[in-house]
Amino acid sequence: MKAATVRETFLNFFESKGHHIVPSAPMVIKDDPSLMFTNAGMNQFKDIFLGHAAVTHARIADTQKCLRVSGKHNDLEEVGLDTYHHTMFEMLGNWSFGDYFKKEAIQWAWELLTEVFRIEKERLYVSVFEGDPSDGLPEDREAYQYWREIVPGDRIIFGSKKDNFWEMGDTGPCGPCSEIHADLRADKDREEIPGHTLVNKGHPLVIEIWNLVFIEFNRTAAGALVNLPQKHVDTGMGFERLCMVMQHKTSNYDTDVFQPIIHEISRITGIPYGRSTETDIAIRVVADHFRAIAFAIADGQLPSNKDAGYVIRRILRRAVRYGFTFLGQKEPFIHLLLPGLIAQMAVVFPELSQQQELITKVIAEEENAFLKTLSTGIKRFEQHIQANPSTRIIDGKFAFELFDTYGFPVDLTQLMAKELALEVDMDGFQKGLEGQKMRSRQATQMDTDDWVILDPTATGSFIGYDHTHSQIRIARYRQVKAKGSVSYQLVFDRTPFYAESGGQIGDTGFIESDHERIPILDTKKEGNLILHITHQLPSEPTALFTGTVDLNKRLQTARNHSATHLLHHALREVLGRHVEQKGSFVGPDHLRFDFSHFQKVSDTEIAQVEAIVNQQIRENHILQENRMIPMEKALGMGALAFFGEKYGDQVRVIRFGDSIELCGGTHVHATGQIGLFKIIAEEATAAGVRRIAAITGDTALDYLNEHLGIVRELKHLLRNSQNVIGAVHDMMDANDRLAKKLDELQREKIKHLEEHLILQAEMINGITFIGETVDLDAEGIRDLAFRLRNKVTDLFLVLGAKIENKAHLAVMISDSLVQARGFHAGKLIRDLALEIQGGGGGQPYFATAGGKFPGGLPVAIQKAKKILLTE
RNA sequence: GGGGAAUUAGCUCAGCUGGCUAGAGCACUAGCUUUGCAAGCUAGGGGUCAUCGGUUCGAAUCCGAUAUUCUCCA
Repeated sequence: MKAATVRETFLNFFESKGHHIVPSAPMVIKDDPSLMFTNAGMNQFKDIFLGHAAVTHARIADTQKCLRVSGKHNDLEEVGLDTYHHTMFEMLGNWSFGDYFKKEAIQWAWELLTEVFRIEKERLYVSVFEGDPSDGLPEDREAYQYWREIVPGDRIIFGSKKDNFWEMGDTGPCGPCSEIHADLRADKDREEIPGHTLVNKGHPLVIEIWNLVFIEFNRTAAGALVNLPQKHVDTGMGFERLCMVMQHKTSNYDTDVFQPIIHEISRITGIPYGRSTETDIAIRVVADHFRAIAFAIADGQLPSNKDAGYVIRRILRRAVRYGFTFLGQKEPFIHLLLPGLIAQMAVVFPELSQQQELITKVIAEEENAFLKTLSTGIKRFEQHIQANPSTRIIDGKFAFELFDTYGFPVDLTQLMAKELALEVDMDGFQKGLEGQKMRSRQATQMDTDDWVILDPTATGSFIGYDHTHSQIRIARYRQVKAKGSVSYQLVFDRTPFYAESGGQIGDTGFIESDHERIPILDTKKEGNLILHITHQLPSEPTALFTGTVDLNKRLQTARNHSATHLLHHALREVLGRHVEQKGSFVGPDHLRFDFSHFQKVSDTEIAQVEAIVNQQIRENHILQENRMIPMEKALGMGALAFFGEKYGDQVRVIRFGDSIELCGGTHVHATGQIGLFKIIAEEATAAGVRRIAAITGDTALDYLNEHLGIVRELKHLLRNSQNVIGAVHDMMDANDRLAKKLDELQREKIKHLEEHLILQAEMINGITFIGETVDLDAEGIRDLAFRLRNKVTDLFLVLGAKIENKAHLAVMISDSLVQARGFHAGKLIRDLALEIQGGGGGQPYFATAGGKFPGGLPVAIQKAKKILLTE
């Protein structure tokens, strides 16, 4: 059965059981600080489990793109070594929200696997939670009973809390789970060792394929389990594993999900899959990681040096590293795989072909960048070896520095060391890494207390589109400790404060009761909750408050947000339809807009865009707002939608003239309120991505006035010249000429001094001594000294000068004297400098010194002479 | 969010513990040489040593702040 059919069959089956089929949410998550990527099918329903969102359908099924790069389930460094772990995978799942529970979940799972997919029953094992005394939980008899009706008892295994009790995090919804495992070994092996002994033992062919989670508890911060009012089912089945079972393969990488990519890798590198363990691992790593990166970029997540972007970068780099070391690829090659993936997947995931050019450019650029860091790392390594030729063991601190500062993977350091028959002190390396981790953990440690819930029914809805001032009550609050400072998060029954989202920063302001006024420092979103951040907890949280938004800041931000929409639209008009939003920041002072485009936006294009936006402002388009219209209808209107926005079925549409976008932000009532729009910067942020920064309203006006002021001032300084630029050029030319002239004169002067000083020279003990104070600057003295050095043999020169009321001294001694008589100008001058109340130093044949007392210059010169006389 | 590092000519980079007139290679200009190939020789132009402040008689070099970039950890 083809992979595409497997997916379709799953969804059809649950649709026939009354499930609503929803599309995969984006793999990249926004608006949830606790998670960067979708790592399980349940992520997009998290708010329902937590009780923060209403249930729209009691039964749902889908296939979800997931990315797992860390945590107990998967470690990036493990992927590729075996044949069944992945960074990116699809998770098939069905859900019940307060509807059916263990009975149906178990029966349907069994029905689908054995009757629809026709997997041999003898190959399947199931596990049930054995209970846990520390949590006071008995074994899951209920699940056992339902399984017992369809599966013989010897195929049911009791599992520990580790394997059979699922928790969302340290706190939150949780419950026992039942897993279904498949034994894919050959008949002979299965006879020899019974499958049930291998379940959850890490055997590559006895694997978990489906996990049925029965959510019935909530874990509090104190660690206690509380019964949930409504029980839920959350299941997840690894799509790639299921395909492996259905296609009778023993490795996920042998299914038609991966084989086309693997063929492509073999074709490009000339290394067939199956040649050696080492190259096979490398090919699997490249195949898996490439898929993850391509989808992540298609979902809008570009590689960067922080957060989610950094994770993507690390995945890509691991692929490059394996290609580099084991497949001999010294040039970028991963981006060449994209056409193959598109041919295979674009029917199901059209976002890949839509963004082909961008994905290719970004991957190629990243590959190049990393190959460059590799080569600087190699250079540093070689330098280190040269500097420490006798070392047998490479310093762990150095290996860590290479890794930490220069991004050079330690396994490559080990490899290169091995080639020189050296070892790397890995203990030292680990010590460095541990220290690094400690520092980071301490910096981000956050203690979050349990919510204190005052009003469990409050929805916390946002009323800020219509109100910036409102009566509110605190519905819940909690304390958060981070980096030694304590802050509080407040949730209101309803709120006029806009929470940071879609690039627009959160509102600030204050809440006020009869007794007190408390500032709101920021407003953020956590899932559906709107958190108001403050450093001060109200003394009487149950009081009635009025919440007031900082209106000026809100309006300035709204100007910038509406201007962003106009900018986006104008860019598409001027540059083309390929322009898509890749990121956005909207604050009160300025706005920033990142978009896909493949060359610099020229000055004329910038001017055009600016003109269009300002025209739209003058046309004063009235805001047309649709708060609740179905997504399909919005897209039908031609609204622009972007990656990562977690839209419900109902969306908000913002329209100004021809600009139509899905958007949750706050806007001006009519474009005229923006006043003025000015682009202040255009730059590249990554391959294929440009960034425009702009300002509006008063800020734009101030900016223009400031610049006009500068021009006015310049004009004034240039005696009201008609042609300011010409005048400046003239001045610069004149300045150049003068500087040259001065230079000539100085040289002339030095030449005269040179001749004069040669005449003044005295022979003392076979040494040509010249000692004189001159009227030159430091550079002139140096110049003069070096000229004399070339003219006079056996020279011992002491020059003094008074420069800006300070004393300056220089000593020049011919090489011959330095060698024959052991003079050292640097040491000598220190002694001489005492006379001018200063210090100095330099090389054996040339040294300079400075001091505060110019009157001492003649004394210093005499002192030098005396040294020669006594020599 | 935290740590480490980098920023010197158009490009790639040297410049060790503060003082050897801020350098090399490539690129550029001119001349010579040479009818071939990423040619050779000579001369020359090009630098606020990222920015601002501090220490010092003296800072590309030491210290602090800022900006940008790289990198690791979370």
